[in-house]
Amino acid sequence: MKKNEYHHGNLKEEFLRIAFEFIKKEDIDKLTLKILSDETATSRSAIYRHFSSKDELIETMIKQGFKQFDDAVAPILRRLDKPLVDRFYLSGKYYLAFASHNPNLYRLLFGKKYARIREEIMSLKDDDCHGFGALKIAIEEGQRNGILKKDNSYNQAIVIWSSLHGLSSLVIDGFMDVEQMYEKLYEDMFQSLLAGIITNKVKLLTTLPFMNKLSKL
Amino acid sequence: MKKNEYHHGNLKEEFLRIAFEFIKKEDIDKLTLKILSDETATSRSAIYRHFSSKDELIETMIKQGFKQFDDAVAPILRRLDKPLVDRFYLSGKYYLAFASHNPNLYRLLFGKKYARIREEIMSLKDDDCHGFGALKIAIEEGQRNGILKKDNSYNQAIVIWSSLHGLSSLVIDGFMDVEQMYEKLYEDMFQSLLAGIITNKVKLLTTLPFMNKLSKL
DNA sequence: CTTTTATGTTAACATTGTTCACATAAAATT
DNA sequence: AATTTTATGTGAACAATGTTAACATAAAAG
Repeated sequence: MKKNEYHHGNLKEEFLRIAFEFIKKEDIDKLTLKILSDETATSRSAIYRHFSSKDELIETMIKQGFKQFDDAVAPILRRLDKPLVDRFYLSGKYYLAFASHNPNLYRLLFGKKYARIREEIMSLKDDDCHGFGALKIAIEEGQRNGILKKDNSYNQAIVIWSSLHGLSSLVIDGFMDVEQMYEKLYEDMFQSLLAGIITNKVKLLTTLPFMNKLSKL
Repeated sequence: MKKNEYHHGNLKEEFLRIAFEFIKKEDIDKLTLKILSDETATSRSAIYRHFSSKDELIETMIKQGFKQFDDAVAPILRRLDKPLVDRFYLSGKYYLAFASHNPNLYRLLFGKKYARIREEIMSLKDDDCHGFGALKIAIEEGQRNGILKKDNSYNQAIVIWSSLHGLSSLVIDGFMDVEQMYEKLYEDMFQSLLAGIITNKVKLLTTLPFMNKLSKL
């Protein structure tokens, strides 16, 4: 942080910090290298000492972004002290919250453009240490406990994930009025989804107040 | 089509045709005006006589694209001669087929980038003449007939749409192995979704062979 | 104290979307 | 038929952007 030094000291982290700050407000498409050089008061080519290209900067953001994402949605799924259905419910709620609070980051993580990086990241992790893996494992727990119907857990996870990803995308990509509360939509969705995979046993195992509709089954 | 003419005749349609051809293979991001001028053998600025900007070309594509999309998914929902559940099922199937066969177009239509254009288009149509409107109307039909639980039809439509949009997006944005058959995933999803909104009456009203699981309800 | 390595600068380039002055064909008007 | 107007296409130039290469300087290693 010393002034007037030719070498900045931690330019790389600065670039990343500024870039993450930027996508809080605007889409990653709008981020230019000029913005980064201006905000760090460096030359336009300084960034190339730290990232081989703009894409590599973005790849780094994606890697860090997935960590943030996983930390937001996965831990609750592993909380064996809580009722399974509650954990599903909360995890989905956190998922939606992450997407709607970080729309540009969410789009970066789950969009098509950087699918290659994503696959690279995914292949490094083993199955159970990221969001989808945690979901699948929780589903298998439910099947063992007799709470969920015994079926292909991978497929069930995809079905749930599709709904979350779909609703999140519709919310952040401009298909809902901003005013519209998607909380209610989420609860409806959750009940619909659950209705498709639960057994009757579940009624005894949740503390969620709005789950009353399930008793209609 | 006459050769050596200074005035091309139907350049505008040519530009659009080439652009649609292009996004069969590559993302709209990769389409440059140079490609369009090269393929039409015109100058780089010729396109500005027909579109005020690249964005306006893309806006036109979106308008035409939505027509294609609606024609693919909505008509089946209005086929009053078929069982309602079958229509839901087929409409969703067509939805997925459209997305997976036209991934770049689908992303263009439902992505964030051109949300403004989309809203413009949507506001011009009345509610019942596009995909979502048709879905909502079909849901209301089901509620009147006692096939579907009486609930907020808008919310139910969003829940269904979220699932379709989510699964479609996961498929086309690189979250599934290409080999993986999403047909089975779709059937699982459909059954889960339906389980959340149908009444018991529905069992009598479908001809779909795989709907056997519903009888477990 | 010298050499090497890491980091930053300046200048230049190609690509892209865009604009403007100009050219020419087609259509409208006289 | 001749002239004017409008529609459409061209060529040159611009600014913004990502990128590279040659050069500069500070820090680290020897």
